Amino acid sequence: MDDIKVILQDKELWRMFHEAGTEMIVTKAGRRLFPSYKVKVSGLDPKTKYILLVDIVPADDHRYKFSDNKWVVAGKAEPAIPGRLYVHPDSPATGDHWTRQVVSFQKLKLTNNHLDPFGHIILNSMHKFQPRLHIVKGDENDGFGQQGGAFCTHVFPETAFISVTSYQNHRITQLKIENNPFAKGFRGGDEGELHEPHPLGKHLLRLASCHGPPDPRLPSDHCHSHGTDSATLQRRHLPDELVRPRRSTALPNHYPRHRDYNRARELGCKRSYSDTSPPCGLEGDCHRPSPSYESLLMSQPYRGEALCSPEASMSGWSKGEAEGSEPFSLLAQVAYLPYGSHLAREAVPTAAPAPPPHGQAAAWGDQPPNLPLSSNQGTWERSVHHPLYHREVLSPPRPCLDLVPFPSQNSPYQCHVTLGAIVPHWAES
DNA sequence: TCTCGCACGTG
DNA sequence: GCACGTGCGAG
Repeated sequence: MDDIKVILQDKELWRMFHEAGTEMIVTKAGRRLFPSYKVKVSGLDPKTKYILLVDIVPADDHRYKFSDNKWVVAGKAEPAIPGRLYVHPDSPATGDHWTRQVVSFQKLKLTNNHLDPFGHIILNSMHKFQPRLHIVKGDENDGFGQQGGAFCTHVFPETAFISVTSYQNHRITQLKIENNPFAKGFRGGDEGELHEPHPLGKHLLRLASCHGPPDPRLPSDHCHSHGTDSATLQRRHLPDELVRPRRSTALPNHYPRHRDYNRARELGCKRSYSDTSPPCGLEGDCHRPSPSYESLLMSQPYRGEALCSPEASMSGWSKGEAEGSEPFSLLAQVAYLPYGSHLAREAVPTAAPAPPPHGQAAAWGDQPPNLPLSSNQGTWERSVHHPLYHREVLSPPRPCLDLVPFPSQNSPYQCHVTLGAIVPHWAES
């Protein structure tokens, strides 16, 4: 696992959002991340099979509010919700498969519905979170049990975000509209066209010049602003601050819809909850609900399906094997390893720190000094081998309230951990 | 703060 | 043609 390298795609875009303070909408029906979480992976063994999955863990134990155009702590975090994993739909697949193209988690969705039946990742609004990528390696038999099961975790601090039900910072709204193709309808006209100011135009212009540092009391989340031409970013943003007025609502909807069409769609009711047919396959859209923590532990129906893609069943990843506890206990561990909890105590940096950046990039939850700026190439390793089936694996996850927040100065961007290294922490808690 | 229906985009 | 991803704004 030591040779595995992961590069975040659209890093510049992520950085732009990060500098403004990334917000992600959470809805009852589930909302995608934007920017999407996409990575380029290298260093995998071409023939070995891997599972790639993402989880999103609390970044700290605060609740936030947006006040005076900045995020400030507004109290203690709500009790953490049982975490869910988003297993990449291609999983399991060979190293060759994963490294051949960019791996996209764009179908991952966030919800604030604690009873979400769709397998989306459940988050509390107005809390700060950190997505993490986990790469789980199969053994020589493509199993993910005691013999195999090594995994590594990759964290890109610039992907941290605060969950919201509606955008708080207008700068974020603008960045979303400017960059998300699905929001094109809210963009201004052609380049050079004289735009009417947006009703919020003045406000936006004002914000554009003051979306500076947030409350310095915010915990660091290690923004790494490594040598980006921030002047270029500024030039890109400012002309776009003027946009057209909101599109007219007087225009008839060009597609007649049932009154409740959008409502049903927004709630994701295309498939009824009672529909137990596999979500993967027939629709061609292989979104697979992530197994909930409960299902992982309690052998609920997700078992055997979540990890068992058509490819799996045809290639020796038999369902029986998947139904064994190996992958699930493993994934349960991965899912509930709070960001920084094991890193802070066990990770050993092996990459030379680079000097910190200065200037505006030090805005929202910035990287503290002494962190490597070239990001995910830095590797911290810990090779502590423990039996996979440690009793603590089946213990309930500890509440995330007591997790270690963003790791402090010596924390890694990327951590390679072998299975079991995290188990003692469960025992400790 | 959050939900809902909507217009208007993409794929 | 149509499913579905967006932000908006009323409530």
